[in-house]
Amino acid sequence: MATIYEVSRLAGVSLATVSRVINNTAPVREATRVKVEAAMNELGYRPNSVAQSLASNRSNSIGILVSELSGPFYGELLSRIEAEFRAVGKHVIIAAGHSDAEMERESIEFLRSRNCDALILHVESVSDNYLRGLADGGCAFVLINRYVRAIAERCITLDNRHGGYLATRHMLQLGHREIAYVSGPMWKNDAKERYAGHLEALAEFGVSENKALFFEGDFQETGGVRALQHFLAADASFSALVCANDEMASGAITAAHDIPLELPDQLSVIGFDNVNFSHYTYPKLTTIDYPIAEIGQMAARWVLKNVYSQTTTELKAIFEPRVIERDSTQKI
Amino acid sequence: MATIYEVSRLAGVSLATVSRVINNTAPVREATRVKVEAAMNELGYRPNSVAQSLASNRSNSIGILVSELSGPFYGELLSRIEAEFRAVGKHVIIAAGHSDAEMERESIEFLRSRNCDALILHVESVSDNYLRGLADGGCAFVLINRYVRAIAERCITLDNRHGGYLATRHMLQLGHREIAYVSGPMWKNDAKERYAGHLEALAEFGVSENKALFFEGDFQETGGVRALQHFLAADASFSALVCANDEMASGAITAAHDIPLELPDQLSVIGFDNVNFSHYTYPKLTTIDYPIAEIGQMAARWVLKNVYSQTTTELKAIFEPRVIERDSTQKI
DNA sequence: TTGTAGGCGTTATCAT
DNA sequence: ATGATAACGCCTACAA
Repeated sequence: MATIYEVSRLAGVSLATVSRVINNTAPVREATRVKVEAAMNELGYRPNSVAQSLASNRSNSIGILVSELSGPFYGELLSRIEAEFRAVGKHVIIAAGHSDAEMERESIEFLRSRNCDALILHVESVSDNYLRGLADGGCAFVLINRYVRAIAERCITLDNRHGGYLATRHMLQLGHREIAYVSGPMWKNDAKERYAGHLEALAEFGVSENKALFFEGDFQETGGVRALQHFLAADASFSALVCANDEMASGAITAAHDIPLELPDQLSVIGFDNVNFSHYTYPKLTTIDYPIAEIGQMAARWVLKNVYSQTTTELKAIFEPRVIERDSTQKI
Repeated sequence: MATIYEVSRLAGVSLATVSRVINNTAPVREATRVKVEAAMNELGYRPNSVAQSLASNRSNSIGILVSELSGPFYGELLSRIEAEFRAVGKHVIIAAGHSDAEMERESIEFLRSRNCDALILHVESVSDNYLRGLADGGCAFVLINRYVRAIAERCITLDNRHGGYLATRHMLQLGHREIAYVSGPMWKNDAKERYAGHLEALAEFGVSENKALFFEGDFQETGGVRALQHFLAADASFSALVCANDEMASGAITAAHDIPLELPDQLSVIGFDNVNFSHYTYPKLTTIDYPIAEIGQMAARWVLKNVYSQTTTELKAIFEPRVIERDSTQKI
């Protein structure tokens, strides 16, 4: 690889001048600029970004930490973030935290040691305190899908509680009163909030909570299967099933087919997230839209604005979920 | 951030010694090692990886280029690759090529300028020649899901042709003779090969090719929908539908439900890839397994061996597909 | 076993 | 507008 020095020699200028035309960080006479550019082309010169980073203390790379790299949810998130940064010549370095506090912490250290200019974090196990400490330590990061009051200005979230409310209200408005609920792991914040929204809707319609109609799943497909089996085995009476995410809803639908149970005639099912396989189910899944791509875009813009001082469209911190009505729910 | 220099001063040794304990690249007396480590801890020292890269000409980062970041297929691939490298302290820089030659080329340049030690490429638009040139230019890379004879030793592939053969043979063995085929874009190599396998199976069973039962889709869900509608509108007679990937199979199944068509009684459907939503469909999709995670792992090991000189398990260049029989196919 | 000193390829601060 | 020249933080012969 040619270096800036060789370019400068070929162009007959100093290497400082070459640097100037690369970054146009200072005026350069048109004639010299042309000479330099010609030299760069001739040598096929590409600036060494590592050296640039060392000298400028900027790496032009952004670290992304998500729980998993697979799965429809994170795929869309990453996709949007990458596109957004790529458009401005920046790179993403990606790591997975696997919902484990130790791995999350270690991943963050990992990304920091790579001199990332900023981090976009989707973490669920690390403590609020840790995050506050990170912020105090001068680490530039933005938090996705989690709200921590002390660093509210760095949080981009979905109103999970309202989403949970909408899902259950949707069932209630269809006339259902016996509504079973399949939650995610209750130690996860979004699971807790979605459930709170569920209770809120029930209260609003004067339906009292029935512990027998609650099941704590794992946000996985199998959790949905087990949930349905559990309710059936317990001989619970319910006409609607609210699932805290689409994976579990899919599992429940699969299990229902195996009973068999006619959907949505004998049971209405609603999911949460609107991941892209949600319309592969049969019947097509009614769900709550989680605008994950937009949230990813917003996180990227937060970084562009706060770290790279670029002017962008206005930032938005809270996104609103909404019902996507398809075929898996029906009036009773 | 503390530098190696500060550590050396605090420990009362030269900075070369500190470097040695960091990389243990030369013997260091136990006593000094302890002193240095104590100093590092006290200062919370973390080596600056950018400076390390510049000095050592190693970035400890691997560039990954895939067509898309979203979608079940690439998610699993990335997930496995990241895990494999992460375990040995290396990180991945990820870019998307969007099946476009220009973007693929640019992405490769992008990753190279980041001084990646190696690239793992899943490209479909860039020419064989370009890749050969890249290899000649001394770029360390391994190619996934594509075979280029001139650089065969860098290719890790699935036997797509055999997979196509297995899918259609499965239908033939179930007694089907009128088999419609939904292909991917024929300019893509895997689509072409899967189709070749299809023809091979037909020939083996003495079934002649029927152009009316061929439809070129786009590897997307909508392609499957359009395919089924196309065949039906053309009044084609067929009892089985072979789709070149699971997305299109899902689309076809959805469309079949809308007709409605009883599955698998009135129509058997098989997909290809065995992506993780393939059992969300109803009936659960019979498909061809594409061991994408294993392929990702193998690519990572290729890099570990050929670039980082690590000893790993033996490398494997060609993976074999196999039929995953679920509920969407049935004897006629 | 340890220290010295010269690079790695840029950026950035001075002069000129 | 352009050119020297010091950083940037670390690695690595080469010496000691």
